[in-house]
Amino acid sequence: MDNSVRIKFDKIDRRILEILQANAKITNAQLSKDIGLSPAPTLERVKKLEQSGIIKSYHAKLDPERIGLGVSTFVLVSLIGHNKGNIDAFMREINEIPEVIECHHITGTGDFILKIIAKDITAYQKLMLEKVSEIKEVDSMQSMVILSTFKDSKVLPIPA
Amino acid sequence: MDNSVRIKFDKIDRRILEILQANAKITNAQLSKDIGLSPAPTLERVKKLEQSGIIKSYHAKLDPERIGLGVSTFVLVSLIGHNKGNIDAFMREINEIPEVIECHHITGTGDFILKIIAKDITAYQKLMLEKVSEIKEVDSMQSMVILSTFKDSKVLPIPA
DNA sequence: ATTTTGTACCACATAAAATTTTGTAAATCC
DNA sequence: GGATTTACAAAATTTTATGTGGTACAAAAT
Repeated sequence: MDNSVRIKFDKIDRRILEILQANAKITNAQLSKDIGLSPAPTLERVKKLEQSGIIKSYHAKLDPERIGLGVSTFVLVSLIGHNKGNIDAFMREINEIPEVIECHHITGTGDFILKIIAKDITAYQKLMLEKVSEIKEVDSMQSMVILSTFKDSKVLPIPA
Repeated sequence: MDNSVRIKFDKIDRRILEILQANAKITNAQLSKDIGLSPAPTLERVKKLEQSGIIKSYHAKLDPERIGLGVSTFVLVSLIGHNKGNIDAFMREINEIPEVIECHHITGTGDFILKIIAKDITAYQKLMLEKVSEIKEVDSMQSMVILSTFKDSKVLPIPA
């Protein structure tokens, strides 16, 4: 059974979503041309997609290097216990650390995978020692430093 | 020595970057109020940040579930060879697969880590069997399925 | 010390864009 | 088949972005 809120969207909506994922700053006039509608109904569709929660938010993508963020990593984290209380406590702590930009609960090797970004290796080490590994629910950690990023697409493939 | 293009940005620019990362759709009028300048110089600063490449692009963030993408994974990939030719070939193949939304070259366990998104487990399996593992440079793969995502911040912490 | 130059800003004017309104045709539902 | 809803276009209105002077200030040059 499908319990989620299903909002129907047609081919035109799919086009809109593809375009806005790739370029959120397109004007409504240009968007309407691209999808072959007039501005008013185009805007209506966009608003509907926003209100329904299909479009969650809009973000500027920065160049990490240019703002002085030279080190990005993935970290596999195992927790000591796997009960809800522990996991919740861990999440609360993680939420307080702005350098941790992603946190996912996963199957497989570890319990969680984090994406962390820092100024340099020194700052990264300091962050890990003083913040992340200080979280008492954390058992072990394994860092994977990103040497280079080949693909970082902000466009999700929308199933037909 | 620091070879990268350093564009200096002050406290106000940092504020702008923080705000635009969190909410790209803010009007210039509101942004100017938030940072305490008039609209004209605010817009100038934003344009400068865009032209300098600090701001790379703007994207709509969608709700994966709502567009029918129920399965997200991280995949550790080891390549057969580690020479440049092999890596380039791998990259080219990866770029052709829209479901692979991230690809990073990493130290540690594997050679690469991918972030993949698919409709469901069936579609994911099909994708892995028919596309990813068909890439001849791929040796081994290890999938980590995301059970839930606790944090997915689009706001990078800008060092002082 | 004084000029010059450049930068950062504000206030206002104009252009462009978003948004609302109104009316109409097509699709959907009793 | 008639009523209701939905999707759309066209035009009017409001909001926003952008361009233009002009001023103050700081740094560099004379």
